[in-house]
Amino acid sequence: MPPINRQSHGRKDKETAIFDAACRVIRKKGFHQARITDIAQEAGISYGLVYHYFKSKTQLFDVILAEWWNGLFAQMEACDENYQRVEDKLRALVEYFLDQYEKRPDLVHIFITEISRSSTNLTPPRLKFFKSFMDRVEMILSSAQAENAVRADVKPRYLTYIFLGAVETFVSTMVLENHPLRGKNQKQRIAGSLLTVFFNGARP
Amino acid sequence: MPPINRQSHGRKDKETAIFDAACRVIRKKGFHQARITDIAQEAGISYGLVYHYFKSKTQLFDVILAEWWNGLFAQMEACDENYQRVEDKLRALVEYFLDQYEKRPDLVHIFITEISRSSTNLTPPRLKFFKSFMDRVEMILSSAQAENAVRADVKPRYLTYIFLGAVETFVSTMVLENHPLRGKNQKQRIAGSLLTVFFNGARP
Amino acid sequence: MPPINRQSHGRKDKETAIFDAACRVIRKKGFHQARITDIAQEAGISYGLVYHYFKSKTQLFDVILAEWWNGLFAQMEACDENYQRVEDKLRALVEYFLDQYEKRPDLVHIFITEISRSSTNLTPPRLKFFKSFMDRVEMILSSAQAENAVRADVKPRYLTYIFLGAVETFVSTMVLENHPLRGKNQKQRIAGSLLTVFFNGARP
Amino acid sequence: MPPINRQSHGRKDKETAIFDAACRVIRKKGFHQARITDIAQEAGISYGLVYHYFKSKTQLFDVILAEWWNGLFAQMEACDENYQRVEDKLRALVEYFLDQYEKRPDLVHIFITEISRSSTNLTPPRLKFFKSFMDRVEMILSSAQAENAVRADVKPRYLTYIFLGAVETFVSTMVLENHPLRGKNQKQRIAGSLLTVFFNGARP
DNA sequence: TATGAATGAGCTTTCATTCAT
DNA sequence: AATGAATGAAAGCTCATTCAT
Repeated sequence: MPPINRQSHGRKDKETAIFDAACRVIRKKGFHQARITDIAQEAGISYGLVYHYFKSKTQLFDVILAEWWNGLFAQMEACDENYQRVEDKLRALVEYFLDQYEKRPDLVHIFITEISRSSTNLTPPRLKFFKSFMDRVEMILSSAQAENAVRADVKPRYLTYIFLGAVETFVSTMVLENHPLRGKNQKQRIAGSLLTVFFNGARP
Repeated sequence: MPPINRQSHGRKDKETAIFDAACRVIRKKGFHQARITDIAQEAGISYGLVYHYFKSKTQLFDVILAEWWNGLFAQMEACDENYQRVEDKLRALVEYFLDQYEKRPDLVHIFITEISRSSTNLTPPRLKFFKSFMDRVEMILSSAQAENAVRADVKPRYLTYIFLGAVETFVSTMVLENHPLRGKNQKQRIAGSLLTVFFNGARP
Repeated sequence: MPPINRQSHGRKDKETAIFDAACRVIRKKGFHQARITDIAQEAGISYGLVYHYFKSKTQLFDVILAEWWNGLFAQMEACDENYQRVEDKLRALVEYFLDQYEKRPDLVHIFITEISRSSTNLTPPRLKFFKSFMDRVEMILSSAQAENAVRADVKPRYLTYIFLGAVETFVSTMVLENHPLRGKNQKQRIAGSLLTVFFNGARP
Repeated sequence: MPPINRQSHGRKDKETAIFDAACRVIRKKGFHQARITDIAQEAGISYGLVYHYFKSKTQLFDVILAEWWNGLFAQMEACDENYQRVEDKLRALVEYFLDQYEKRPDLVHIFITEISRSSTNLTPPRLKFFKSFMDRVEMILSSAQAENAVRADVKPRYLTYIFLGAVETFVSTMVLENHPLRGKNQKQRIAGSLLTVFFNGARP
């Protein structure tokens, strides 16, 4: 049995270091302004090594995106299985965003700034992921309409926009202002406010 | 008396052509990826002429942003004067976004992608405009809370996020999907849906 | 009979204004760094007009140089006729440089920095003028050697270098330090020191 | 043990190649007219490599100047220590210039054309070096005046101008005419002539 | 004469990527 | 695995020169 805290210098270590460094740098500077040099420096390795683990800057970016989408879609699978009520499903989604923002703010930031709103980086394959995500949320809402759990006089697509827009703006504002999440309480308050307004409206 | 439909080749013509071309190109490629060559080609003029009218690429961008902010802040002034009820103020704001999207989709797109969500391009002076805009919306909502026109158990900042996030997502999705607005009806339906959900909630 | 102080806006006026402005600007920035725009601005005219009076930037420069060389060669003709003794001829030359520095410091500056030591600007035709000037000084000194007015154990070319080098450094240092000439006295003291050392040596 | 005549391709090789190439090109075209392309071509390397070793064109130029000033000031330190008599100090200085002209004509040329007489390139820090050099020569001459080794009826500043002017013109004329120095004899004859005239005068 | 809009070649600098070691 | 020297295609900006008015 290997020692638990051994220094492991296997392939994964460096690859992960580069991945994490890339997230930090791309978060800070944006994809196009992030230089391979910056990423290597942040990772504490030489820049030639980046090309040992990743084919190109673009591929490195795609790996980062895949990481995000995998997590998100996995979460959505879980939601569908674990929850019945639309409120719970959406609450789980909001909480996932807030959790991720707490644990991996760089990844969330990149999703928000480089994908969610950047037409620049949205190559068709990337756009596909994004639309697929929206479709899944729309499905939740249109099912909810069928069960009369959500008003039916507004297109489900519109409801999706409103809901995701609110989530995104919350997260992205925290991201842009470097607003830290202070513990579980604040997360619940934010999620609560958001869902309350979405379901019950801003009117008192 | 000069002929009515004469081709006027005054200074403004070319300057406007460059401005418009820049909007189109920046919309398509993003600010950093937009090359002066592209802009010149799009405007049908030579390379160097861009620098005859604009000091630098950055200044050209700032002029574009100023154009957007001037319009938006002017609109908000007008809102404050013309409308009393919070619903009307917010409806006017939504309609302004939709109107602008119809008339100058490039400008709206640039606002959404390069300002609203791009930390990369947000130099401090630019950030100031953005925060000032959010503050004004927050003011509307916090006044509404004081008059009991809007629920008081959610921070006005949060209400701002939810509202603007919904607006932005609507517009930006249209932008990303090149979704055309089909006439006044659709604009009203969208604005109506958005305000209904925001004020009354998604619940039936 | 035209009025004596009439405002004459003839060809010469503008041409001279451009010429003078060019001297000032080229003095300040050097030939290659001087822009046509700078010259036009300095002359108070539009830059297109420069091309009305001068074929190109290079030709304008050549006209300036011609002005200098014409004056200098005319002076040397006069020297040869008016003075017999080598001391007088050289004194006249030194005084001409100092006079010109007082009257047209820009022209002297340009001669020093752009011609006398700049291989960059020395196209073959320009170099010809410069060598011809050195040859004339050398002729003076070699004649003086023949008459035993100057030591013969040093090549006349070397004597030329020493003499002109001393003159140039005096003038160019004044030029570089913007050292003003204060009246006739100082000119005579400088000329005196220079000729004393040249003829009698630095030894007491 | 490595082979004695192996091709060493260490960092210094290319850096030196670029340095030398830059000297040649700047000598030929002047600093402002020297293009990075020229330098790279002359050095037989690619374009971008210049920027691998030097931060910018300006810094490359500054490194070249530093090389010159370091050598010159070191030589002047040595002079002060090794020689007492003013003749010997100045002779050593002249010989240093001639030596350098033989060994590194480009460097001497650059000093003469880009520094000694070019107000264009003289940024304040560069000017400081130049003035400091003149001050040191002036110090030598004013000490000599105190010891009655040099005439006191001429300002030491003027003596400095005359001496350095003569040296410069000698060197720069050789430089401008691509005059080669033919061995030790010629150097001594030149130095001898120069010092003889400077100390004893041109009169027989 | 006089203006300044218009052109485009040319320059410095950056940086993703390759490759010898 | 690891390094960083080497490459060269872009990109932003400048400016001499031309030309329509």
